[in-house]
Amino acid sequence: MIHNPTILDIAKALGISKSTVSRALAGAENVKPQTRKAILDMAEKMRYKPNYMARNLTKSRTRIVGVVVPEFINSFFSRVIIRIQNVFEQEGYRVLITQCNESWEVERKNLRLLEEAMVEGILISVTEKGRNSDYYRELAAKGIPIVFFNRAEKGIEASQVLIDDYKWAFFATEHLIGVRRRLGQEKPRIMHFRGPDNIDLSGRRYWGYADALMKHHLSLEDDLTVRVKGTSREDGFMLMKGCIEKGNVPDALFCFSDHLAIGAMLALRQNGIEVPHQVSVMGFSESQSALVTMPALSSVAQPLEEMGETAARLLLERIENPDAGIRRVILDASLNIRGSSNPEFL
Amino acid sequence: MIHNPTILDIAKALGISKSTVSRALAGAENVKPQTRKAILDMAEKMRYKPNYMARNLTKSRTRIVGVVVPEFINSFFSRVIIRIQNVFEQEGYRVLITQCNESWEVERKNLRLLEEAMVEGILISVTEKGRNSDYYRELAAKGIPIVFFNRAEKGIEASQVLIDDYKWAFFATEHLIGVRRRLGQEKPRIMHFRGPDNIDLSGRRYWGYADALMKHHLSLEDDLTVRVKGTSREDGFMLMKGCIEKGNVPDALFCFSDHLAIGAMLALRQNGIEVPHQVSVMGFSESQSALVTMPALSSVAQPLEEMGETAARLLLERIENPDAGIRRVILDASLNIRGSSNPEFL
DNA sequence: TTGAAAGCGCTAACAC
DNA sequence: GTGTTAGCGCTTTCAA
Repeated sequence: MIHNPTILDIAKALGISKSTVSRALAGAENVKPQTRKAILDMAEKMRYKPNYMARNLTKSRTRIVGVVVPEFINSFFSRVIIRIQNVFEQEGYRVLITQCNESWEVERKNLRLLEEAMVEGILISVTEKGRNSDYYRELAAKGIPIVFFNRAEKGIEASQVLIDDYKWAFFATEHLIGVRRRLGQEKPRIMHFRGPDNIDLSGRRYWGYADALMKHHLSLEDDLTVRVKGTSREDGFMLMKGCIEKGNVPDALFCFSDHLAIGAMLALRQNGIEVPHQVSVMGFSESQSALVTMPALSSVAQPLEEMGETAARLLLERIENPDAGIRRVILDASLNIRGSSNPEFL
Repeated sequence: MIHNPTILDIAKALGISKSTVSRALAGAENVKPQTRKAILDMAEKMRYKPNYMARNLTKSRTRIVGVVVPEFINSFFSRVIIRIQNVFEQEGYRVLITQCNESWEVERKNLRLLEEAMVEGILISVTEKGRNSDYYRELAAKGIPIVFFNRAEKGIEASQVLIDDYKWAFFATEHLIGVRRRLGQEKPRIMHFRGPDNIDLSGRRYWGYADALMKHHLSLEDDLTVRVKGTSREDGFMLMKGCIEKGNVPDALFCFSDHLAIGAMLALRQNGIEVPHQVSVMGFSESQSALVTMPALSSVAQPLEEMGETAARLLLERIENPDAGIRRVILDASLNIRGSSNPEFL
């Protein structure tokens, strides 16, 4: 590797001291305009690039923040991250992105990586609830500000940016009930594919579903709640296939995720069951594929950009002002009704 | 921020010199086992974490590599990146990920960012051909090894990991011709949605298409090649809609990307034209959505994991041995034939 | 307005 | 085996 020019090189070339060069480059006031100009010109000419390691070492700052997400195959986290990057780059920070492949062990490794890289703050969507609580707490105690987004861990001194999963699951379920009733089914059987137990959201979405049934005087039968292991299309397909084989076909299905819903739709179609005429289907989280399916998938859309923006700003605030308190922001989501739930939208 | 323990803290606590601590921590041989043990224990006890900035400053290495991709909303690059990360983390490197939102200006900014972060190597899939050639060349000249993957820039001293786009476009087109002939159409009209001119691959895929037509004695009519601006689903939809309105409906369609193909399929369906019976459709690049469409989309599948692995290894090799030459690796792809092109696969 | 000098945390000769 | 010392590139007192 060729030697990069340093402030000393500039200083020598100009016959001045490196302190002055440092000051000029840092934009300090107390440098004679001529000297400053000479320095800036020379820096340009030599293609000087500051050495961040050295700069950060003296300042004992890194201007790096870390992001930890469960995965980024799906566009969900990618889109949030894009916004996070935008905000931080604008503010002169670098963003270290890590993903865990849905494994909490890898999440732990990633956190360690970020800690060693001396990030000044961490944005995280937790992979599996409860697993790394101790680590989050340790980092927080060490003074590294943390912001949870999308999936938070309870009892940690950290900010949170979430949507109200309970509420939107409730609305989604109500929508399904409404559609089926308009089709003349007074007591529709609304099924729910409940998310994995190790994800916090699963419970909240389930309770939204359950309470909506209650409100509308529908009984919460056991065989209407199906617990999933994974959240992939294949999982959804297999589960629905199983239900069909058992003769357990509902009038509507509300899924923990879009992928589950898409898989379920495929299974229904493969068995000659028509969506939405026979079964209305809803997902959650608005994947890229929601518009591609036939019929298009109804889903709960989360404000991804806003989530990224908010999380980034919250972290920034805490980094620049350590006295800033933690905050909890609940963002609004929306119901995107399409053909998979409502025949009128076909 | 609380003061992190340094090797000096450990040394003082043990009443020895920091050099010895440094040696023990680095795993050097010439440290008395007892001393070593004491040091390691104390480090553990004090929760010592090495300061990478300082370490790298002295070694004038960073052990960071940078990745630059056009986008990561689609799973394509995300999957490649996952593998890249795996390889580098295993080797003790950190990976700085950046994405350009398909803008070459942002790509330039990202390259600058990586350069300033003093990455030891760069993995890049170029956003727009020709735009940042000068910068790639400058980085290469500076001694920063570069590996292009998926989309390369010509004339740069850098390794490349690609698939043979020409060949696979050729095969895809041949497949379409074969299917239509088996359906009794001796002279099928095979249409191509040609990718944007600012992407290198567009031309190569087009030539594969064109040569396949030639080989099978089909004429290359003007209205069979449609140039696209974007590569999104909407673009595909609008283009096909336009064709249909002009009465220009082909017997088969080969698209530059899966998204274009999916959009085109939607337009066909909306106009009551059946896929694949009336029109066979093929995409390229195997998006996540290919299996969700109805019928499932035939496509050229690229070996994403292998691409990531190979690119990472190539870069690693050049980082650890600056004398290692540049290499050009062509990976194999495959044709995934599904219902959108061949009625037998419905 | 500028320079000299110390120091950020660590590594690596070079001594002993 | 271990300690001493210099230095990586930069910022920041403190003097001048």
